[in-house]
Formats: sequence, C-alpha cells, structure tokens
Amino acid sequence: MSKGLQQTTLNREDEPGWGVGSDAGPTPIRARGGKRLPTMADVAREAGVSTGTVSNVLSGARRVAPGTLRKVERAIRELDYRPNFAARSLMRRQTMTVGMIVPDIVNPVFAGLLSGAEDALSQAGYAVLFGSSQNRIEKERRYLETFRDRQVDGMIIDIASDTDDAELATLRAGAPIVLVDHATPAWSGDSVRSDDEHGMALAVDHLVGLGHRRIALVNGEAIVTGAVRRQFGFESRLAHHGLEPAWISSGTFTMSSGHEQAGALLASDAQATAVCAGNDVLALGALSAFLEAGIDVPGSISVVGYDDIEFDLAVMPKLSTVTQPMRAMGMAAARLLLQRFEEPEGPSQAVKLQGRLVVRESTGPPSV
Amino acid sequence: MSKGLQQTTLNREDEPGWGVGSDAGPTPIRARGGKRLPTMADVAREAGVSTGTVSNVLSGARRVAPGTLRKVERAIRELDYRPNFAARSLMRRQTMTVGMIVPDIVNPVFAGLLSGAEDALSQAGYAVLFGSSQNRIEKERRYLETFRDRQVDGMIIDIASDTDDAELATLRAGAPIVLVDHATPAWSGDSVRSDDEHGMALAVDHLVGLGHRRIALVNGEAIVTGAVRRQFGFESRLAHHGLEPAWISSGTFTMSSGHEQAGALLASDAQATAVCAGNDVLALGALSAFLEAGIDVPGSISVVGYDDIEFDLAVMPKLSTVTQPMRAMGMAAARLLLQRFEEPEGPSQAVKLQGRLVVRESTGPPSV
DNA sequence: ATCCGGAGTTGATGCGCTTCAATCCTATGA
DNA sequence: TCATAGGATTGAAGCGCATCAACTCCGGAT
Repeated sequence: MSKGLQQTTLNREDEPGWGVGSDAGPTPIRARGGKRLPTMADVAREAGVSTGTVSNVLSGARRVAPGTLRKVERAIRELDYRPNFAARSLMRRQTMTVGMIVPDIVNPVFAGLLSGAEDALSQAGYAVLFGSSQNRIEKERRYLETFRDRQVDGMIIDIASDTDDAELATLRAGAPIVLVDHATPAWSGDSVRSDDEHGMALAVDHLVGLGHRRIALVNGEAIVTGAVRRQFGFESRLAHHGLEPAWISSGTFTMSSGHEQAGALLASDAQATAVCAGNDVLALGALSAFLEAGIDVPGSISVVGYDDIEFDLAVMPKLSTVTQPMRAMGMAAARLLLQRFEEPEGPSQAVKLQGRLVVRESTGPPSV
Repeated sequence: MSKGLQQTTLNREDEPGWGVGSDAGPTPIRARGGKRLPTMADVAREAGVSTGTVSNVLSGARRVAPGTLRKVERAIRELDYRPNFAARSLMRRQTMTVGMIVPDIVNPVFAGLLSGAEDALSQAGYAVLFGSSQNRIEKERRYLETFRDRQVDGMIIDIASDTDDAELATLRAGAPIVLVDHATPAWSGDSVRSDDEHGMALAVDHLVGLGHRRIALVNGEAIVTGAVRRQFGFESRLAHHGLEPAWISSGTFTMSSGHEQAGALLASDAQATAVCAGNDVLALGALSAFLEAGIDVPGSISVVGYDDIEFDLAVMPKLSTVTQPMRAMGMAAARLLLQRFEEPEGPSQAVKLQGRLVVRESTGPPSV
C-alpha cells in the first residue's frame, strides 16, 4: 500500500526562520508546503509601487497608467502571485460562493439541475458548495446552516421541508435564496419550478385520448412538493375528463418503490389500464414489475413517466414521459440569483417551466 | 412573473449612518441586509471579557474558567453571533473546503462517488466545492485553477488528463490531492481506484465459463483511464484463456454510443456471442440495440456491464455486471485526504477496491 | 511574611487585502 | 510665470479573527 515518503521529507531541516541573517519577521508566514507565498506587498515592492496600486491593477477599480500597469503585471507574473481569497472575501464581504442543495444527486434529474446551475454560476465566477439532502429535513437544515456560517453569497435550494419565509430569513442571514420546486406557498422570494400540473395534464390527456378510463398513479414521498403537485395535477385533470383515479399510492422516489407499488396495484382490484408515475425512476420500477409479471406493456397496461431521463430509452418498450428541462431549470435558477446579486431590492420572480409530452412505446390504447 | 417588491424596500430610508447621534464609526459595517453583524469585539464587550477570551471559548484552544465560559456563551447566544468565516480562514490559513472534480455528474456512478466523499468530508466539517468536467481537459484545468485560487485545503479529482506530478504540483499549490481512477502512472501521491483488471477478468471468466469464445468489447473515451485499463483487463484475461477479442470498439461513455457501437458490431462479421461493456451505461445502450434488432439476449448474445448502477434492474433482461462500489470509493478518497491533513508528510497510499460479479439475466451460454 | 507557580486573562499585533483622503505630478490656461 | 485642475499614486486605517507575551490573581510552600 505505502509507496514511500514524499521527497519533501528529505529536506525538512532547511526551513527558513532559524537562519542568522534572515529578514523574516517574528512570524514567518508560509503555506502548507513550507514556502512563504507572495503577498501584495511583495508584488508592490517588486514593481516599485504601492499596494494600493497593485490592488487597483487587480480589481480594475481605478485607472492605472499604462507603464505602471505593465510593471505590476510583470511583477505578478514573476512572483507567480495570486490574491489570497480569504483576505479578499474579508474586505469585499463576498465569498463568490453559492450553496446548492438537491434532494438526491444520484437521481439524474437532480444531477442535471446541479449541472445546469453550476455551469451558469461558474461562468459568472461563482463556485458552488454542494449538498445532497436525501429529502431528510435535518440534513437540509444542516446544509443551510453550513452555508450560512460560511457566508455564501446566495443559495439555490431544492428542499422538501416546508420552511416558511420567517424561518428561511433567519437561516439565510441576508443571502438571497432561489427556491427550486418550492414547497412553501407563502414564499415571496425568487423561485423556479416546473409546471407539474401542466405536465401531469399532458400525461393524462394522452392516456385519455388513447381511450383509457381507469388510470392509476404511483408516487414518491408525500412531503416532496413535486409529488404533491403532480398528484394534484393528475387528479384535477382526471376530474376535468369526468374521471376518478383508479388507484393512487405513494412511497419513495426510487425504482424499488415503483416496483413495489406496481406489485400492489396488480394485486389490487383497481383494474387500471394505465399508470402515471411521479417520476421516471418510479415508472421504470413499475415497468419492470409489469414485465416480470408477464404483463404486456403497452398491450395490457400503459405506463407514463415524468422527467425524461436518458434511461427511458434503455428499456423495452421505451418509456413515454413528460420532459422536465432540468438543466434549463438549473440555469434559470442561477440566472435569477445572479440578477438578484445585481439588484438586491428588485421585484422577485417566479419562473415556471413547461415540459412536453414525449410519446414512445410504453403507451397505447387499452386492450378492452 | 413579478410578484411585487420585497417588504424591505418600504423602509430603505432608515438605514443607520445618517442619524445624528449615531455612534457608528466612519465606516458603518453592515451585511447585505443592511444590518451590522456582531463581531467578536461585540461579544467580548457584552460578556465583559477580552476578545482573546472569546476566541478561546470558540476554539477551545486554551482553558477558560467555567464562569467566564458561561458569560461568553450567553453573550454569543444573545447577540446571535457567528464567526466570520473569511476572517477565520485568513488567520488559520485553512478554508475547511475541499474541491472535487468528477467527469460527469449525470452518470449515477460519479454521483455516487461525489455523494460518498461529501458524506465523509462534511462529517469532518469540510464543505465541498464541486465541478463536473465532462472529460474535457480544459474544464478540468479550469476547475483546478479555481480550487487553487480559492486555496482549498485539498482536492479529490477524477480526471482524464494525464497530468503528471510536476504539473499537478504547480496546480495544487501545496494542497494535498487524492486522485481517483488516476491516469497518471507516475503519480506518487494518494489515490483510490477500482481494480479494473480484476473486474474485467471476472466478467471474462464468467463468459468463458459459460462457453463463450467470441467476445466483443464496446468501450468509452480512449483518453479515460478506466476505459484503458478495462480494455487491458479484457484483452489480457482473454489471452489468459488463449482467446482473442472478437471485436473492440470505443466511443463515449453514453447510452447512445453503446447503441451505435452495438449496431456496428451487428453489421460486422465479428460473430460475437457475448459483449463486455466499459460501463453499464454503454451496456444498456448496447442491450437496447440488440433488443430493437430482435436479437434474443442472452439467447443469441450475452451482455455484461460494469458499475452496477440501479437502472440495470429496470431492463429486461436484467443486466449482469461487475459492481463498482462508488460510494465506498468516495468515502475512501475522503478518508485518505483527511488522513493527509493530519499527517502531511506521511507515506502516500494507493487504495484499490475490488468489485464482484453480479450475474443476472443478460448472460447465458452461447447458442451454438 | 514572603516567594513562587500556574491557571486565567488581557490586549496589542498581524493575517493579506481594499479603500480613500491626502499628496504628487504634469499639462493647461490665464 | 504662476495658479489650477485633474489624473495618478500613496499609505495608513481598517476588515474580523487568532495568537502570544505579558500580566493579574491566588493558594500553597518556604
């Protein structure tokens, strides 16, 4: 396992600070490696200017004469100087950091969300601190506190907890927040969400249009807003068509839960000819349960998912679904946040993105 | 879209700093929200002690008398004081932040890696800055520079570029690095990787044991180490059995590439009776291509994946594969890093984790 | 009664940066 | 020739925290 000591152990002795004529002060400052990192003062000395001028070169806040500019830039290159981020944050009172919480990073949907947001934010020079909450309220809370303690400039959070304005206000400590798929009805800040009612309506319309009358829903955690709203969309669109749900169940947003719920559905007397799912992972679980049971899809039962993850194409039959543009949502959330940085007191925006139906092979007319 | 102004706009006028008897200094310090945040000096005043004592209470570096302790803690609670992270980082010369780069966060494999590392790191009080490189060298480089500029305490990176010791040395600026699935043969620091040769040998042995003689490989990007090593493992284990590859192709680690490569394989005269894949995503793509072409799996051709992602269970037949314990790898990497923090000069470790074969439904004896 | 030692506490100093009032310098107009 | 304006530059004063030499107590030893 061990591959020997690092070379640097060999010359541990010759650290500065013990030498005789060393001009180092009483506190020899050095980085982890043992070497003292150049500071702005070093650059200033090397370039023969003051620290203020170096600062101006770096920030571009004030005009600097071309000649001076060149001298300073040369010194910076020569010393391989880079500004100390902590010191800069301390003065500027901003960390150029954004905290982001997603429910489950292993779900490609949220990976897409994170990825989209990260792209847009890093473009603007922000880095993202990341947390995956597994829909656990205490983890969400812990991340929020971490972000607050680290004085992030803002947060993008997709959380289950129905945290209200007042609670978030204390947790955000002045940092703007963009809520994704927010649970909080009373939330008056920026937010991004997909139009779940609309998406579910598309799915229901599709099935009803094919002739289905007995439609079931398998869903995820009831505390998750998306689940609630998709169920609402499902029921109300069904009602719009004068229909009632043939079956509704909920578990977690996992494949195994989809598998289980589909099994329960089969064992029941619901006699559903079609199933809507709260998301694709559930749908894939349900689909596999049907196929294992030897049930023809879509011959005997149709399945519609929600999200349009890539793996919908891996199964036979390929899964019909409603797209949810997660990368776009992530980018939208990032944009809202960046806008808010520009204009802290501007009007808050609620962006709602609409998905569209993708008909593939898992849906067809009912057999009856 | 807009939902009206925030309430705070209503009383913009009554910010401090313009009042008559205000005891604020020449630079009224306040957070984004407009309120001045309490500092250690405020706590010290409130508790009737010095800032040094408050600092000792917070860090526990030095003993503090019980009575004093209580007074300080009360003041902290009263003022809702929290230490300024930037100032603390500046003094302590550590950011309690770790940078992490993964090739593709949307791939559940790397999501697992990230998730495992994040768990272990946050446990230890570290936050993780995250980047997804899409296997693009320039993005990898950009993230490395970002991390270096932000003076992260360490990095865990899964990158494609064959960056050697010297290059990484300049990019890490003293911060320890743990390489995951590292490409760099000459890397002498800490590393974690899965035993790809072993894993591939398991897959090959399984197929050969079933009677297969003509085995193909569909693979991902040739610049990715995992791909290279898995191919090597594939070829050498085949050779061990006195066999030659029936076909080898490579593309990207995506489903569509797996689909394409499988199509090409079918169109060829390779006459393979079994296919190994560089990872599960590829395998699922290949599987779908076979099924679409009406080819019986495993009747006419067997398929083995690599990684054991959850979606292997969604398809019919369920995918046989080699597990890769990504969460465990992430945690191992985090542990190595934390150990390195403790003992900067200790011997470097190379952890290699072994997967195991999971036989499901996509493999069987050849039809011939 | 005096000294000593250690536990607690203090407060000035500095981390590396930004800011800004004050200063310097040059070119222009009177 | 001298005042003046404006651009360029300086340098000291912080930002909020950690550190540590110096100091204060107070009980026990001499």
